[in-house]
Amino acid sequence: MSIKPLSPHELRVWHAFKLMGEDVMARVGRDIAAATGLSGPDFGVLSRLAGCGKGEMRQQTLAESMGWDKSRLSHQLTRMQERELIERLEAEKRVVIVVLTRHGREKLEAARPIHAGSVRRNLLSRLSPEQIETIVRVSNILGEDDE
Amino acid sequence: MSIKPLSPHELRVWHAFKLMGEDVMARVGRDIAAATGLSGPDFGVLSRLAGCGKGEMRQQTLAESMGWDKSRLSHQLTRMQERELIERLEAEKRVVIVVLTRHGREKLEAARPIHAGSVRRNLLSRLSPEQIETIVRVSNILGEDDE
DNA sequence: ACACGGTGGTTGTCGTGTCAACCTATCCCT
DNA sequence: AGGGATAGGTTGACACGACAACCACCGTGT
Repeated sequence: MSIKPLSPHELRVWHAFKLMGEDVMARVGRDIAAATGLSGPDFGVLSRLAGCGKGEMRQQTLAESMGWDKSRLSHQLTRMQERELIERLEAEKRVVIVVLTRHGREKLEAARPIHAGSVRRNLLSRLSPEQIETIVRVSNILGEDDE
Repeated sequence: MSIKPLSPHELRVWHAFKLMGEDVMARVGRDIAAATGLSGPDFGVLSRLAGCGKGEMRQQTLAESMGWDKSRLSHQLTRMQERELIERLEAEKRVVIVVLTRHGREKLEAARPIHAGSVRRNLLSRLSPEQIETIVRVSNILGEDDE
């Protein structure tokens, strides 16, 4: 049962789709890194932590809320811990609480306006409201599990 | 001169945008890898090579045509060379020709239908023609250099 | 002749991500 | 009580990508 190869038009769509994500992400990431030394993932973790009241969260909850693999998060946290952006507290056995350090919070606050500016410049301000609307809808569709 | 933080709606758009690219790419990549052992980048390079008639191309041309950094391509080719997917021929001094090997071509042919199926399943068939149209247009807009 | 700049590639280093293996603790079943 | 299964985390190995340094070779200009 042979599958038809992608048509030229389908190929164009595929390449467009690939590019779209990649270079916007790269630009925003570079902006943040250049201004603060934080990487995209660093910023993501810090934001999520700060967004949750006291700036502390169970590691697993954190992983789920970012859609990350536990291993990925563990590696990332180890690196962030070395740079003193976060701390790990072992609450009970098998329960690790991730805590935003003072230094981490400062870095985050410094990065926030850069991030906001970059996202607007590289994404939001370039698109019409209808296009943005479509993006959100499409993202929801594509995020669903396999049918 | 303070910059306003991203509004909740802007944040939702940003997260949607981030997710969209990442997980479609991941799914297609996993499909190809599971079926053929090729990674996404591997497949990209092989396709590009095969798409150019005799399956050989100057390294620099290849880099440009994929929008890659020369260093990135060099690393990638070294890895692919070890797995005998491609060869490097030194034509003249300072000119390296990348050649698709027999084995590389076979792998590519095996991967093509998988790729086509996966792209359709994870992207094309889930969206309406208008949504696809918007994606392409948005990608062109976002791909432009800074204003 | 000689310095200089640009071009084409390679290399090393580091941060990142995925995958599989592993280690404990807990829960559940008989 | 014993024995899986499963949950929460860590670890190691490896692919990937960005960046900067480097090398070798060509031009040019003076």
